[in-house]
Amino acid sequence: MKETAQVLREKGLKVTPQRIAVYNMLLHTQSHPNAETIYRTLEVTNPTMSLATVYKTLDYFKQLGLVQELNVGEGSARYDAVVRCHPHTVCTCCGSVSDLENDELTNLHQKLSTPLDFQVECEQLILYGKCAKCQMAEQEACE
Amino acid sequence: MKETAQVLREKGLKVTPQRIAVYNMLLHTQSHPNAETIYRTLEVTNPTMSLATVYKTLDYFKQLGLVQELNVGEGSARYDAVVRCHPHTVCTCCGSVSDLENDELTNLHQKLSTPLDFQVECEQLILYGKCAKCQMAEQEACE
DNA sequence: TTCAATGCAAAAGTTTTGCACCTCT
DNA sequence: AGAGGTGCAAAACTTTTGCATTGAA
Repeated sequence: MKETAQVLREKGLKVTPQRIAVYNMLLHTQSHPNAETIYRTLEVTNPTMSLATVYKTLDYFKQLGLVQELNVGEGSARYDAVVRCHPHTVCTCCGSVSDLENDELTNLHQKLSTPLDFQVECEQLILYGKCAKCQMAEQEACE
Repeated sequence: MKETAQVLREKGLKVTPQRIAVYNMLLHTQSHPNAETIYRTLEVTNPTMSLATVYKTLDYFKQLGLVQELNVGEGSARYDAVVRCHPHTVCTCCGSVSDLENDELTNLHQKLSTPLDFQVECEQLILYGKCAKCQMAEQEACE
């Protein structure tokens, strides 16, 4: 908790219980939740928290590089506290979104034999398909 | 025009002026428009066209593999008549979205030295940065 | 003729905004 | 004390849906 407050302070943000709660949640989850999910989760421990504050907080965090917004084609954006550029997988079967640790699929634009005329700031790779768990299940439920 | 009707028919779709208009527009643009833009563009030549029909049409097309949905983190989805998996660039300066023809950045998951435990159906690479035009301009307008 | 597509309007869902009040510093 | 954050409600946007009417086969 103390550390989170420190991080926020260093970014020039006023430290509030709401901001600490949102950042801590994102640090400790692998689920890449959207704003609604963050709100519902924190509601339990922070009953006065409002959805608008979650949105405003995520917006600040995004601007300051504390979180990364991820858009996999659902109605809403997901958030990731891992801000370093890294690929994601999206299971078209169960809907899970995961970080993918794979050097061959990271920093692709820096490995090109011929440079692009496009100056890359950030690259985002999303692999859509079937996660290991759903491959095992191999059920039609997925289609 | 005749060819477009043919394509729709082959997909089992009833051929209507609205569907022909939407598909033709997507075939002839490089701008990766969203539903609203498609609607506004076609409104001129198809005054009775409704936005709901554009959405419904895009949905059919997506399902049948006639178009690809592209989500670059704006409020709305963009559409591309090039359905083959290929990388895109998004200029953080002027907002333009372009197809990127680069073999090194295409079919990445098929070139891995070690296979993933994730079964890839489709990969989507988006490069965010500055397009050639905006690099030339090199104006603060972009930030 | 028949079934599906269209257009309209209303609804649903996500995100933003304005403002009075509250809270960190 | 003062700047800035929070919560609420309303608004703004994007997308979906229901239904009567229209149009393609």
